[in-house]
Amino acid sequence: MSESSSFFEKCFTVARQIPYGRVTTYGAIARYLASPQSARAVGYAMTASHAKDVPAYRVVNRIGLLTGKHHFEGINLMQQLLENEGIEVKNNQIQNFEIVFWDPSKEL
DNA sequence: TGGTTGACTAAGT
DNA sequence: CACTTAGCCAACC
Repeated sequence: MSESSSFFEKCFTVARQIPYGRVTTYGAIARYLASPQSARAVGYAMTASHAKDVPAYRVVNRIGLLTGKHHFEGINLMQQLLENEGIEVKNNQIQNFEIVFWDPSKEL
């Protein structure tokens, strides 16, 4: 098909739709891809997204925790990028997560 | 083909 | 309230 050759590409495409100053979760992306149980696969896809133009730092786990921060160059890079967009992060935890949360299933 | 891994999530203890 | 267990899925070896 023309849209994507793998599950990864679909994850990348959705991640690129995340608006500035917003974040989403692995589960939300998985659900948007009609595979709500594939959250782990989404996270796995994010691992391979570092070489792509994908704002993976806008993707966190369901409680707004920066579980993937260790995959960035600096242990604080992920948080720095989020704060740069006006998102408040405290102890790897996104503050006001419910407010900055962006659900592709509802918004897209 | 089959087993292991992982940036997940929900439920149980 | 923090840790553990179990389920599910896609990529990798």
